[in-house]
Amino acid sequence: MSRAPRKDGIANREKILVAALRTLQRDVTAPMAVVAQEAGVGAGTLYRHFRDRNDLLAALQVRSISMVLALVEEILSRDLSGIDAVHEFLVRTVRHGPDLFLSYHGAPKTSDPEYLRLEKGVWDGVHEFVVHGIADGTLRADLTAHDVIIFGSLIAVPLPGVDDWPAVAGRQIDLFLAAARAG
Amino acid sequence: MSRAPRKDGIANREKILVAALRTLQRDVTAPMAVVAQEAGVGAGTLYRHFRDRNDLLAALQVRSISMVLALVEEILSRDLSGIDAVHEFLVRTVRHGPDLFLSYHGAPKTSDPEYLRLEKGVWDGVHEFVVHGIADGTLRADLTAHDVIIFGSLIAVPLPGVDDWPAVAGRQIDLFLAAARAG
DNA sequence: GCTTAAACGGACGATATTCTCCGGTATGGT
DNA sequence: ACCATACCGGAGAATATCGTCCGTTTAAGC
Repeated sequence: MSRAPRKDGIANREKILVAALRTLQRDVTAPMAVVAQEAGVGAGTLYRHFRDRNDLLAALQVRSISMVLALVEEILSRDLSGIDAVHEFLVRTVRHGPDLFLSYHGAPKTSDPEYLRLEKGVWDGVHEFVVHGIADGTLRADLTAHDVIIFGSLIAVPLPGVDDWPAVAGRQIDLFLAAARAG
Repeated sequence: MSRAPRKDGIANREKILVAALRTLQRDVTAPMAVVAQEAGVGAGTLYRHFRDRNDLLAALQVRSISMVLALVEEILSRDLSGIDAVHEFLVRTVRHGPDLFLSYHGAPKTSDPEYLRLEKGVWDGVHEFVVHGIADGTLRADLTAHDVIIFGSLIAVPLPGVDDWPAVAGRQIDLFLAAARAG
């Protein structure tokens, strides 16, 4: 039998992910040694948890997309009108911005199959919002899930140098919804 | 008296900028040696034209923003309605995408004063579009230059992994304009 | 408690990147 | 044509980063 995982191992993995997020969001080229230091662990520990730099970047992306998927499913479980669902999706994506690390931060998009699977889940969920919204008459008939996902991806990551991104993104969301609304 | 600049010097500087654009757009972390090779010059030549890596990145950003400013001024010189001017600005910004290298590519935003001066010029020009458009009744009264510039910045750089960005961005522009239109 | 496997830290070898230096070459001025 | 000088290429010293190894520490199972 294999033993139960050690709690210091689990805690360190978590500390590394948190530190890597903060550090690499600010600068994708930050050396691994800096990530390790920020996490308060040795370099060896970092490399034991993540085979190499790419593995760490992939883990951050998987973690991010799974957060987005969770959010999509939570919205689906409520029974909102189409336009409210899209609004919630966009607002909450922006709100999660600080916890997300996606390819737009300059890292190459991972080809991890787990990532692709989760990404497809997000796609399907948003598709459901949109179809429902067209049926219930709250969204214009030619709106697509593609439109919403592209826009969401654009505002998910703060534009460098812009203060108060939530407010700025909120304004862009309002404009987008004005265009997406039926009629 | 100083001599006229040598033409091989001027040509090499240009070759370096073109190669750096292509190479660093694809991967901001590409080593200087790769840029030099792509440009077909030696490393020494590269460093003679650009003090160091940051200087090269700054030069690319200055070049980019000045292209955008040129475009803004060209639009101002014509006498378009407000909404047409905004449309032109957005479409042409996307069309220039492949020639642009801005901080959203992962490089830190330069603090070069020349860059900031040009950026302000872009701001002022777009402000003029918008004020004019509100006055002529083609743009909604609460639209701001800020709204347009933020949106333009978002779509200027292709989202990684998206095919046919011009088409996708074009669709986002249509949605934006639907929201920006008066009435 | 005691044993044992799992996890840790940080020094270290291998590799990659940056930037400099200098012998040689092409160009502008006369 | 010839000189003076601005420019070139690429080897290589200095530095930075990656990823591994191993003696030590910590936690799980009994």
